[in-house]
Amino acid sequence: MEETDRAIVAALTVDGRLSYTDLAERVGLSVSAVHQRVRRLEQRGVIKGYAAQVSFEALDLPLTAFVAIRPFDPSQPDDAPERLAHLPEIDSCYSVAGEDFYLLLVRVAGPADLERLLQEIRTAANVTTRTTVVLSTPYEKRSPRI
Amino acid sequence: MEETDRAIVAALTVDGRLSYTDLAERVGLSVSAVHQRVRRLEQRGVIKGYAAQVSFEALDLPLTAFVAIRPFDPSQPDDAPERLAHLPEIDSCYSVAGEDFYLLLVRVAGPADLERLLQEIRTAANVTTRTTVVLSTPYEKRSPRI
DNA sequence: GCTGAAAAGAAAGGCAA
DNA sequence: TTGCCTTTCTTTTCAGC
Repeated sequence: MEETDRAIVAALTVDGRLSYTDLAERVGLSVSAVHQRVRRLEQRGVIKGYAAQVSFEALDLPLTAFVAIRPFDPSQPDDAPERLAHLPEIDSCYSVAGEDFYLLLVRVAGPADLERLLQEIRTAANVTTRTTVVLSTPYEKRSPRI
Repeated sequence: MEETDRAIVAALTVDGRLSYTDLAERVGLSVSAVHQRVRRLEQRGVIKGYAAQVSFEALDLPLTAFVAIRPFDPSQPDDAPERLAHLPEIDSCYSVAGEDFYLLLVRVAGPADLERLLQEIRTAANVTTRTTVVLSTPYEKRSPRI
């Protein structure tokens, strides 16, 4: 990717609501040129979308945890991600190398909700779980070097 | 949090660039009322900001990994997050319960970069690392139930 | 809290150079 | 790619309920 596009993407990962006028100033192009570039970045899928960043504490989801799962019966078809997709507490699902099959990032209101969620995960996907509770988050979702 | 605010936040986590006009329609309020509520949600820190969602593949960072770290010498002061904050490959840093001290989420271009990053992490924070490579990401950063 | 209106600003598109 | 122009939409503020 080219220099100017990188600058545009970098600016938008920090502030996704920057106006094209401000963007144009920062990257030293005209508004129409910047507008055109952003549209192309969106079409190419470099920019997948825009989202508000929320405080999970404010949303009453102060407990974050990682849940490593592996199938109870490894000979069964492995469709855990689909079987778990309906659970809104699951923020992310990663298929991983190593001893576990998947690593889930979950957000809940507290220990009781975590317990209930783990039971739902186990029965919905027929897996065993190993859970790591997050105590604090020094930083999260930082803008990548672009 | 109240019903209407939840609807507003939910809509903005899906599309952070929704206009106040569209938002107002969805939640059944006037544009100014919605505007006022969004401003308050931002001030209260419920909405922390807005960010473009980028494709890490398109940014030439196709390799994601989790790096669990623990201090080489547990009697030393534990300031790993600050010591590692300058590394742009680190997307997130979680302080965790369990055998490890921190769990890092990192994004790199490939195995060679991962190797170099791990060496930097070890020397910068005086820690040992245990790395889990992500093979695929069925889903990530889903909107929470609000 | 809310509404509605007015003014300012931005988006989106076309077009000539 | 720039610069300009036009139309439409959005943001922002403000008086008043």
